[in-house]
Amino acid sequence: MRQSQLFTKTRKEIPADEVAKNAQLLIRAGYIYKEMAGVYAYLPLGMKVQEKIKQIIREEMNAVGAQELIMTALQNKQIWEQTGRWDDEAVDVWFKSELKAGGEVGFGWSHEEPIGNMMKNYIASYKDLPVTVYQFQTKLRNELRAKSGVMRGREFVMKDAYSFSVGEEDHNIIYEAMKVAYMNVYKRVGVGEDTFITFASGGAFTEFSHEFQTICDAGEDICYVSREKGIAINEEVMNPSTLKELGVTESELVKTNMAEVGNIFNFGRQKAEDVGLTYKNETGEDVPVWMGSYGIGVTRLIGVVAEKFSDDKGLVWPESIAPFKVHLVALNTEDAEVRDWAEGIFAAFKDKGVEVLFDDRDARPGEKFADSDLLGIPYRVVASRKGREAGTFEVVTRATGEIRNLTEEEMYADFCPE
RNA sequence: CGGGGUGUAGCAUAGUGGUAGUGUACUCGGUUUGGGACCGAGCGGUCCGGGUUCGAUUCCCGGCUCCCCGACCA
Repeated sequence: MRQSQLFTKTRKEIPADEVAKNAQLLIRAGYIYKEMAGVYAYLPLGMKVQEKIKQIIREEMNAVGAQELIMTALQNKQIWEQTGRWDDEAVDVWFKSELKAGGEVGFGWSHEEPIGNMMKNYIASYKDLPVTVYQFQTKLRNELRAKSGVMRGREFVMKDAYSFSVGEEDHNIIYEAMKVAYMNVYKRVGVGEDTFITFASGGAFTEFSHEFQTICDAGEDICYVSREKGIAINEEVMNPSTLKELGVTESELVKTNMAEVGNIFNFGRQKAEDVGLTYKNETGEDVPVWMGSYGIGVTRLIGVVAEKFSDDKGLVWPESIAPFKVHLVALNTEDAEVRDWAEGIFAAFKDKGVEVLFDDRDARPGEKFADSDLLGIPYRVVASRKGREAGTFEVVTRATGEIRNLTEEEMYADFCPE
């Protein structure tokens, strides 16, 4: 893509209404636009990052046999009334609206009930199980106080998955597979080193529920981490009996701010019972389905990465989720020969399938470099008059600042491994 | 939802009961061209409603907005 055609612009000034580093950087670099408190639009660059993360999750979900679908944003009041969760006393984040035709609808803050209800149409027998489905959905939650930029919004994108099994044994198979898939996602997104499966409260049918927490100063949760054991304990369940249960001592744990980037739940048969989702077993009895639910906050993950991977000059995207792999920056564009040379490289990158943002603007070097640093694309390739004379490009690794002068062939060998 | 603060141009800010200033961005002209360059010229603004006043961007009341602390976060 040509930067001259990218409609977004960078800005030097930090937005006055953002304190969170993630929002400051993402807005300054033109990845997101704030519509109102806790509600952000994803602009072309931010959209690309979001899609990269979604694709990683999609691949990992597909790998464990989950099937993608998409539920609705508008939800049926009756379904939630059945489980006693339509009431604002029970769920305090509802957005609700009146239908002009009469009656009420809810805006989806979760899809547990609707999806369980829907599955009544498709699950009738033990032969229909197990099945796992997932979706990427915009969740709407009427938070009393949005904060931390994109990390806690009123509207956000979540991947939520739901498993349906005949019983606990089968459920555990998918539950454990999800744990692995989740850790794969965090590794691939670039936060694997700092993400831990975390024991938390809220397990209705087990002693703990499992969260995935990433070490992050801006995180809202306080947890106790053991890097050696690869686990963390949410402070809400941090007590002697938990320590004993997990076989860890307080001395091997470090108190840390963390951001919840995922959580998984075991619903047992309760949820299915509430919504009336049953299957016929081998002897013809109706049995409630054993359900699990699995969530990853996609847009929150973007915020966490922005918080963790940035410096005083701007964002520093991990290669796996960067909007582009290469930022080709043309200098001395007033010189037609240099400009044509850079154009040729741009075309070659595209031919070779390298995702490249081409700064073909007629701007001064300082401005281009500052923008490039702010955007945080992993590799900057500088095409200049000097380089053209020497027959090399300056390749700068954003994360480390390492500078290499490579010939065209060396550069292709580097960026196009096949 | 309780408490505190905030609102001036696209963005960031200053100031004042009497014609609202600066930076940046943008437009035009010129000089520049490896770290947000310089000179000149321009476009563009007081959250909404009410009150006090000859006159309100300023003071008062109400609303809304955004931010922070707390509570909440299945």
